[in-house]
Amino acid sequence: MRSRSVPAAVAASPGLPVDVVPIALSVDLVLLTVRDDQLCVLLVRRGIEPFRGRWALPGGFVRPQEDLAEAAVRELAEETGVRRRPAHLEQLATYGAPARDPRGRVVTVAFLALAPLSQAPVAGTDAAASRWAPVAGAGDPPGLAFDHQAILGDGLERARAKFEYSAVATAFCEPEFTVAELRRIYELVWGGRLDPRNFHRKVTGTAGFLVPTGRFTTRDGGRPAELYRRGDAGVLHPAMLRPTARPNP
Amino acid sequence: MRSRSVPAAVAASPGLPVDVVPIALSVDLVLLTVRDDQLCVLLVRRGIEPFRGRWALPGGFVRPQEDLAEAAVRELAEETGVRRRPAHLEQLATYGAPARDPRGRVVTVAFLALAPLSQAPVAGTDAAASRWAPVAGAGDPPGLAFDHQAILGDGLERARAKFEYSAVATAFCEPEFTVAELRRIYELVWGGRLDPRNFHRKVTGTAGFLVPTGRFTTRDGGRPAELYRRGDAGVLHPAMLRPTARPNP
DNA sequence: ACAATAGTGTCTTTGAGACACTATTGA
DNA sequence: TCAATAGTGTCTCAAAGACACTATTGT
Repeated sequence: MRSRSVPAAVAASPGLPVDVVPIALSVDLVLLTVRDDQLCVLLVRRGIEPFRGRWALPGGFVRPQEDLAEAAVRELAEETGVRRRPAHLEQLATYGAPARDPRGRVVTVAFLALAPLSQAPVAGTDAAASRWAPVAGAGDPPGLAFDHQAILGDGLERARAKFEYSAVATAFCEPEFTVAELRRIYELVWGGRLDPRNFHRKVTGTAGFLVPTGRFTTRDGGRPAELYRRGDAGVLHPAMLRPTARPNP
Repeated sequence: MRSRSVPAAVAASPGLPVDVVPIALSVDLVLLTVRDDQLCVLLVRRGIEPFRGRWALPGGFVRPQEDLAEAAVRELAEETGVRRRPAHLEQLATYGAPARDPRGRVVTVAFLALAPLSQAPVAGTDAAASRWAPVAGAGDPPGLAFDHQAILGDGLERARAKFEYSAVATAFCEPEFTVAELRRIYELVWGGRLDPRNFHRKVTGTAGFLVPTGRFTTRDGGRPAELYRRGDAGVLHPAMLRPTARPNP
């Protein structure tokens, strides 16, 4: 490594090599929920330049003594009033194209979060500053700020893929839910319809996915449906393969 | 956000809020290859504190105008003489625990890379500074520097998972290879044995995985085996499920 | 009675795994 | 001839998808 003309004061820490150039690090969240029978993403309106007035993913800068996931949860609370930790939170990817922020070098660690609407009311700051946007059409026509459109796309693809082999879909559900409600969530995330009968058999036959409560509800109309809770399965056996991922015709 | 007692000179860029504290950002690589019938990871010996003399993953700090993957490839060339871009390179995850580096706040973006041994000779710097270590036992007993042991574990798990539904296994192979050579790679990464006959049927029957050349080799002994090239399939249909991931007995 | 939804049974097809069998080389 | 590996065929079982059928509610 050759030496670089950077003031020594810029070094992040005395122990590090002097030619290390610190970089601003942020976190951004793709927080998804189901609302009005639509898959929605939480967006905030930018109040400052750049991209002032445009919609963006919630996020902000990491503090010196804070872990990355911790920063994500804090920013969520600060910007949108969502105080509770989302039912599911995982690191998505890190975006570091040199010109992704016109202000300078900002690298962002994106997180994917899933929560039922009841846990993410969006009531903290003023209502105009944050909203749930249906993912179909989120950010059109001007598009989201920075590279957030791409981050949202990656988050959606991650969610679709994870639905196949994990039980994260239940993160969208209230504590007790019916099979039909879970199926609707799969349909919204994957797009298209799933056969209610085969879905029921698969989901109740997969070990650790659902725990029956013995109680029933008629809130969906028709014959009473049993209520279930999330099981403890991390991965699903067998997996729930999405019909769109079929090989040939 | 409350204001913090940080000199303004520390801010990464004039356009950013003054209370943004820049962080040192590095990249680290989990570069895997197959050597002497073993799955190996590339390690470098640290020449400076902290962890001086300990083995670590190759990596280094990101430069101001450089993309993350670009930094990973550059560090690989600088530290180990591996000049060619690995056959497969993907972002793994970002590690940012506040105390992961005793020198100060250093967040690292880890990459997973796969390459055939012929493309990664490890000849750049002196031989004592970098080596191929079998992943079984890499870093024992003192363990790898920093949190690199955990990063290596995550990288291996990612590789194992990706072998199921993608064709990345061919990234370990020379341009032309036999089904038996590919099978051996699956066995090394997953551990355990795979039935040669069923493996052959699966792998040749999966669209886009392998392209037959029409030429044959006897380098593995026995009846001549056909040589194949990588196909263009991104994802595999059907997937190659690992036997260890079985549900019950 | 009827519409609506829950849940079960049954058939077909696909693919995984076990393993017998044939094919083609070198020693 | 024999050992070794390549490659095919066949059987069984598990699971997906299609869809008929029964069950239980509200209106």
